[in-house]
Amino acid sequence: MLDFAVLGLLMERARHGYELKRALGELGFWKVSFGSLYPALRRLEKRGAISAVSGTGRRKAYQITDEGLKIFDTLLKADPDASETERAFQIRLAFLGHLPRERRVQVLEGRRTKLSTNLKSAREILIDARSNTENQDRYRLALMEHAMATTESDIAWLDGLVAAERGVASQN
Amino acid sequence: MLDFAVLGLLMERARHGYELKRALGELGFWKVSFGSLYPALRRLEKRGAISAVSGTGRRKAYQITDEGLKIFDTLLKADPDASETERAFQIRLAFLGHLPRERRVQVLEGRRTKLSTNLKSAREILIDARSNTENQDRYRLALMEHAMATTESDIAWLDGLVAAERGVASQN
DNA sequence: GACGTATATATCGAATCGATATAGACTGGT
DNA sequence: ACCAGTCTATATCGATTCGATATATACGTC
Repeated sequence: MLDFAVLGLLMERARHGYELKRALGELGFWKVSFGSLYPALRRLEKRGAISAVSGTGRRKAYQITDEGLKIFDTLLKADPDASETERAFQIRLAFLGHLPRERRVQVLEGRRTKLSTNLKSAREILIDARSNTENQDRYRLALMEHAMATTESDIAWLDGLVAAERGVASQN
Repeated sequence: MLDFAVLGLLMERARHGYELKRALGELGFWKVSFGSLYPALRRLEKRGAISAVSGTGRRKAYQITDEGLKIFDTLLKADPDASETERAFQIRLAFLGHLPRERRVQVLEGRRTKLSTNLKSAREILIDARSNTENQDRYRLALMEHAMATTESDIAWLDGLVAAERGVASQN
């Protein structure tokens, strides 16, 4: 998924490693390490998805190639499987604008469904935990409750995004 | 940190691997993989922190040893360094009840401070992104905004936990 | 022009993931 | 009684990612 993210960022313009790391961090959910990023760049270069265009000083800027564009497109269009991670979803979301509206809504609703399912089982687990004398630890319960509240808020946020897509019929 | 979590769960009672995986997942934040868990169990066994007590059928239940108790205690009391992960904090929180109230409040407030700092820089980045013609992508901005909102809600939650600690003077 | 700080690339070992293999235990249907 | 299917459970593999550290360049400032 890091490869997907890197390609997505390079779609806009050429960037060097450090800049990619910063950009990913600024999206707010992934402080990727150098130990992940630089190997990823070499991986992508070896696959012919990106190519180095030397920058000032020590910098090595990379630009996406035609092959890279093809790979990005494939990853973008692949429909997210059920086991997709929180992080994978967020990366997908960061580049969702590249998909047509109809597909965007599909992705958002797929995620919504998954979170709803998670929430339902979390509720059951919580009820169980509360009625279980052994699991009465205050902080454990607080963690579970907070995780649920966060999921609920995520769902509401997704609903907002879907509503925005449906409301703005003139776009795309 | 997985070692810490495993030891913490084994503090209550002996458990086998599958059960530990389930219990960690039910806390709501970590669906640990078998590829992490089983090696971790062997790691801990080799260190003498846990010992196998055979269960029914294929099960291998583990119990915490005296050495394990010592290790858990050390990890529990170590003050969380600034670079501590979201996940590491949550594990710490799950076992926070083992610390005296004064220390619990310290841990919560330390986390609060860190989140506040994150939030401040996120705000700056967002302002920057909005005034940057290049970064106008709707979904990117939505991601950043949602991440901020989630952090704000996390802070409020921490405040609630601290208030609960301070309010209940009779406990511990 | 020396000094400290921010920028930038690189690499190592260890932890973790995701997928897969294997097999025992329980359940329901015939 | 037996077989099929599903759930439980342990184990292992290769690839990814992390966290720490090393090193070098650019830049401001005194």
